[in-house]
Amino acid sequence: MTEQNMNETHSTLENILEQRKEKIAKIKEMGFEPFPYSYTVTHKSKVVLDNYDELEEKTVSVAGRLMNIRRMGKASFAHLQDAEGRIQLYISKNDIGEESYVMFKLLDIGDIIGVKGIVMKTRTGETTVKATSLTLLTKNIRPLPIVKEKDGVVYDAFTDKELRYRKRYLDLIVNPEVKDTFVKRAAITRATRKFFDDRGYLEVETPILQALYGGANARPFVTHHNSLDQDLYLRIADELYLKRLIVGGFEKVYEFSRNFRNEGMDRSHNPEFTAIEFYEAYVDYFYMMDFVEEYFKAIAELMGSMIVEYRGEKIDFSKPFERKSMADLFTEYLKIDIAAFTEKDFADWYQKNKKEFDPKWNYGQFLDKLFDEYIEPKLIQPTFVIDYPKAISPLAKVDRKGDERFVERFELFICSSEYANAFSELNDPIDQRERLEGQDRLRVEGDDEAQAFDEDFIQAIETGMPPTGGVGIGFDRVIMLFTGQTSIKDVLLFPAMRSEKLS
RNA sequence: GGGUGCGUAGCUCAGUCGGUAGAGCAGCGGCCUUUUAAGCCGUUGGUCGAAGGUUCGAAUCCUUCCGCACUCACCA
Repeated sequence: MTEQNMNETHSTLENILEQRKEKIAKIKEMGFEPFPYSYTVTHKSKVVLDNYDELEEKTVSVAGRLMNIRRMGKASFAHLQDAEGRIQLYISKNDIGEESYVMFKLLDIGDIIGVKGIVMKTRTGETTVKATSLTLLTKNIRPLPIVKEKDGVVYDAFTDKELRYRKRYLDLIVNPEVKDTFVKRAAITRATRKFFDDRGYLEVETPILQALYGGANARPFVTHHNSLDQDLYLRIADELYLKRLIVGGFEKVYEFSRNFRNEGMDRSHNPEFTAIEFYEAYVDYFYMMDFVEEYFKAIAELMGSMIVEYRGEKIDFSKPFERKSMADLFTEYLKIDIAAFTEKDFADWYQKNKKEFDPKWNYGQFLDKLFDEYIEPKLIQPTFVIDYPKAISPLAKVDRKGDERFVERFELFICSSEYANAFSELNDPIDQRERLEGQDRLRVEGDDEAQAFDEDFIQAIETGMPPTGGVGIGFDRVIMLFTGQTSIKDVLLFPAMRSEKLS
């Protein structure tokens, strides 16, 4: 070996990349194609493993990524990983021929190959494909993290969360259980779609780029349309568009809405996330409570158990969900009669309990703060909290029972987190205009999360929206709950991360 | 934004009191036709996250910065 070549045996990443490029050249010289166009796969690994009795001595073609190679001179064992699992390969010089075996010796963990061979069992009883021919399908040049396993114990697991999220493809290759979460996510998405379709709902798509953002209180991402020479916002919610469709005469609509909110990130917030919003004409929030309850029960059933273990709690979906008004909860946990309390009473309560507060808070904000701190942590089993303060619900109808300070709104709490938010939708155009003008005043005064005034939306409501029930469900959180994940990053294939500087 | 912790070879990790960097796997060169964390022999590989500082001497101590995780706050 020349001195030049000696240097190239250094196992820096750069040299490994070079070595593997040289292998590609050698493979080509030998007359093999390192990047062919297709390969005929007859069996997935799982099918071979599950049907050994029928397939024994039969010829199959499998394809996948080499995850492990054990070379023993003139014969070798390897494990091939495809979408559904792994299967062992036995590759011997006698069976595949001198030329192919020399080529095989140039292969690395991470290469993608196709193997045609005979199904057999080894001396130790492992189902194995004994290769009669081997085809390189894609040569790898960048080394994979090496993860080993014995008796279910994983050695050198690829665990660096930053790398796993940034290079999700590596995570998926070497941590197969990660795939399960996303397979389940797809199953829940499919079931959700079926749930709505079966009930006569129409799936719609509304603008993500919006001239005005609304339907929630949040800061938006801003972008610019060049030929219109106009700033546009990425939607924070699709609510105002779905309501326009109800005005237009669709009576049941839903959308999987990717929303964008320019706010903090933590284990339950990602700047882009998925909500399911749905609106149905002629129903109120009581109807929607039943609907949402049925939905969660359907997903629990789909996932195979009405008892879901999450964050150390056993969540029971088999029983009817609790339904408690804000007022009842305040009486129960804080001995506060919110119907009688005024802003001054709340301020006195805070002083008496030596807790910090902002004297500018209004009635709704006092309720909201106290609720978050003292009541939300107690809501473990599925609980509908009903009847919210009007001040924080500008799109909901006033409570029909008569207290002007409250609206017909519910939120569903499970394990201290919010999963759904719903209203008897406000359809009185005069009230709606006043409330959105109020929001706009807050925004002008500096509340950058207050809702912008959308004149066209008001005109739609003026045209006449039937009585309507509407719901938003945090879909990523639903996925988290039913897959046992406690970070939103683990239910998003590519969670938001600060850009890294790549050389 | 605050607090805590982490950042060392491609991966997983050691690194004592401040004394000049280690292991396993992977890689590279050999042996090996039923192995399976294959084995055996040999071997390479480092801007110790970055920049300053203290010191005769820094992976180690100090400062600042960058990134990530956890957490609190904010935020539906």
